[in-house]
Amino acid sequence: MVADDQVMVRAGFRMLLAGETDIEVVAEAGTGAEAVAQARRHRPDVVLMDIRMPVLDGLAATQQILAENSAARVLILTTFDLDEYVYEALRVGASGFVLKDDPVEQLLAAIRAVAAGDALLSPAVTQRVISAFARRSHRPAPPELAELTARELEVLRLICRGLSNAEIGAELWISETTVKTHVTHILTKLRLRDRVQAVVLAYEADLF
Amino acid sequence: MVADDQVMVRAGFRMLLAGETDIEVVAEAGTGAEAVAQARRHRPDVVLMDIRMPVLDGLAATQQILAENSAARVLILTTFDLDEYVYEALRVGASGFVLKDDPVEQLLAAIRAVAAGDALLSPAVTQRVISAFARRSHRPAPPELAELTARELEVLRLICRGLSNAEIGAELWISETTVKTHVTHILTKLRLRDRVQAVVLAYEADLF
DNA sequence: TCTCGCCTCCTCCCAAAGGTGGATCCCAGC
DNA sequence: GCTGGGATCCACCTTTGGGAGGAGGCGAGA
Repeated sequence: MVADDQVMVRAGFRMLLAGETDIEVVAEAGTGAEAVAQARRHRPDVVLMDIRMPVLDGLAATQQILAENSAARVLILTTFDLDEYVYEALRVGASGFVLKDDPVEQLLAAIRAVAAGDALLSPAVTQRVISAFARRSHRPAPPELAELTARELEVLRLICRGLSNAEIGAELWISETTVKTHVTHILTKLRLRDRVQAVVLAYEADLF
Repeated sequence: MVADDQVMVRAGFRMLLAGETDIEVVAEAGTGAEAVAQARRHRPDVVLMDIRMPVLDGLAATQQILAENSAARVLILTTFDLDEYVYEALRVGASGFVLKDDPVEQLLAAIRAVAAGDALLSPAVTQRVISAFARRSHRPAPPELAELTARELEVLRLICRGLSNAEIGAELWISETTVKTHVTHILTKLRLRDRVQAVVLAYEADLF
């Protein structure tokens, strides 16, 4: 299915895909709302979705379509490669991202890839996602963390869920005094002042 | 440059790439250590790097090569598509990831893409990265956050850096009592008990 | 056997955090 | 001119958190 607000663009895609024997355009839509309705009726395998569309934008439409038919695969089409679009699109569940000025083979490869259950991003987009991903994954865990005992890590985990010492004690079936001992040891080993800093460190190091 | 511990595989790649006029194999390596040395001597634009290699594995070699020549682009080659490999490879700075049983055009496209400064992942790999990425990015921000005033957000930011009320006061040039007032308002609006829970919420909502 | 690390619990003490109930000032909107 | 919200500050109080120091039990390893 092709969803784009410009008739010419839709016609272009239809022509383009008509040459492929394994691809059939079963529906078109000019607005996000229409896309949702058409997807409900025709249940397409793959939706080519423009982001900029009237009534309901491509992202909201994507979210809606996937909510109704989780087997559908949505390929986002856009002229721009703005970051927010990329992240937001992946967040709502799009399977891929193709720029309108990518070569045609790229588009066809993407359609076939997502139809097969894979995913495909335009190289330029991949670059962005990778660097964002690498940035997020790259959290040098402070070596002091290794010094914590199993019990201390357990206490730290509960601290990071916002529990008080008394609540942690109840959770672990030990006295609040013991919890305080563990907390003291945790703070000493990690060279921190209070539990707040412990929570910050844990999140920064991507624990839990 | 081709780095793979199996001679036959290297020969295969060399043959494969010989047919492409815009690609030239300038060096080969059979171990990670050799790859680092060869990269230092020949400074290739793109390195095809096997992960499983003796002496130094592909990931360590990648890290080393990029440390010495940040302009180089490394394409990871592997038979398996194990998750740890993917994430670790992206973390050490690889530009792409190609499975050995991907079609040849995929490999060529990947080489040209990374040489041009883009990035390319095999569709199957992209699927993994996207879902991991979407999972990480999917943090529904609680609507109560919108109720916070600018000053309160500012205080919350400092709380999330592990500062005490007195330190926050010093930072913002206001008295500690004022900070306490802001904190009380923050906790009331967000329906939380203490600053620890505020830090947890802020990190979960991906603020700051 | 003895020691050492870990877990458990205690008391005493003080600082920090948070709640309550005020107050003043300023500014924007009615 | 009045009102309301935000920012600033105060005093008073209770609860929680964290440090110091000590002590007993238990299991693994020298």
